Amino acid sequence: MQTMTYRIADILLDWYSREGRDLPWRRTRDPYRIWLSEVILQQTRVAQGTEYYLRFVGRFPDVRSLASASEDEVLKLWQGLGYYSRARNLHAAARQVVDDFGGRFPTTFAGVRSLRGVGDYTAAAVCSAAYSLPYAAVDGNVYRVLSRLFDIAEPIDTASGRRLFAELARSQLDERDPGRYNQAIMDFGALRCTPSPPRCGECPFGDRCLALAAGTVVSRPVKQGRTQLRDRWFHYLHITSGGRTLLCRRSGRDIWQGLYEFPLLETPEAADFGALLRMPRFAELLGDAPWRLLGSMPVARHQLSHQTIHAVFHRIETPSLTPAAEALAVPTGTLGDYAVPRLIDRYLMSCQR
DNA sequence: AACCCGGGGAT
DNA sequence: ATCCCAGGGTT
Repeated sequence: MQTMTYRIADILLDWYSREGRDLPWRRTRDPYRIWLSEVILQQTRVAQGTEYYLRFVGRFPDVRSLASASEDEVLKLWQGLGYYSRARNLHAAARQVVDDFGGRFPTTFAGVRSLRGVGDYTAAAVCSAAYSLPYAAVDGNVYRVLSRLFDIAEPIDTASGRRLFAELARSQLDERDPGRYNQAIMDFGALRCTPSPPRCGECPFGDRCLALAAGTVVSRPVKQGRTQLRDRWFHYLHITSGGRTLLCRRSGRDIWQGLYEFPLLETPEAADFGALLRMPRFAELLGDAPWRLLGSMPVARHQLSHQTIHAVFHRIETPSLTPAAEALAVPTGTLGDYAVPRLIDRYLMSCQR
């Protein structure tokens, strides 16, 4: 008698054949669509990203159509998904494909990896799924699954930890079907080997999971982590004059780059309207015109992963615009054409009622 | 290496 | 409230 021992890959692939998900981007080998799905799903749940994927594929069926769009249109389609640099990089990468690769999506790891917004994970995911190239994709799911199966206490968010897990992931890859293997281990992490509570009772690995044997499942993976929140106080001036509204495009190295918002006065701490009156930007926008404050609406704190935004919207009507304000005025009816942060979108929704 | 970049869902 | 999500770029 001899007991069969299966490779981890075999167990994952067997589980995947029974319980894997049927997702739109798994029904194609088109590298463009696979890349698009991977960028959308960076730090984003499948449930949230799927409708954006379908929306993008519908509007931009190939890389050339995406490359020839305006950045504003891409951002508008991306509105609400967060991490907007992904959208800007997506657009830039599409232009790279047209300019540097003659419109044909790159077919090597180095080529895919050279695209804006494509790191080691995304390049591996695309190359394995589209071209069956033997690269192991290491995402949050893979860190969790491997750290548990091997009961690894090394933190995943250090350079040496990432190297360790990259090497381990490589050693487990099934080179006969790398794309399917990568999807299998990620689905397993997303559906069975979940953060908490993990479903160890119905796990195909049973006592082959070292963390289960050691009782350390819930504390894997280990992260150094250091999350420090920053508080910010935003005062938005919702200024209208006739049928026009003032709108600014965010720039610089800050949140929401490329998105639109009302003129913003930021203060280092909570401030009342009187404090705003003394700010130079206020006079620049409203000058001596007989403006009227129609009301102020504080917003429940808006929580980002690293910042807490305390926002107040000040509704102001003025009969005339200063030169500085004139440059920002857009017809009020076109507000819906601009990509705006969720915070602004919610405020606009509340105004329509 | 440390920090920055969103929004939503689950616990 | 806290954590996490098919991560990547910048400094």
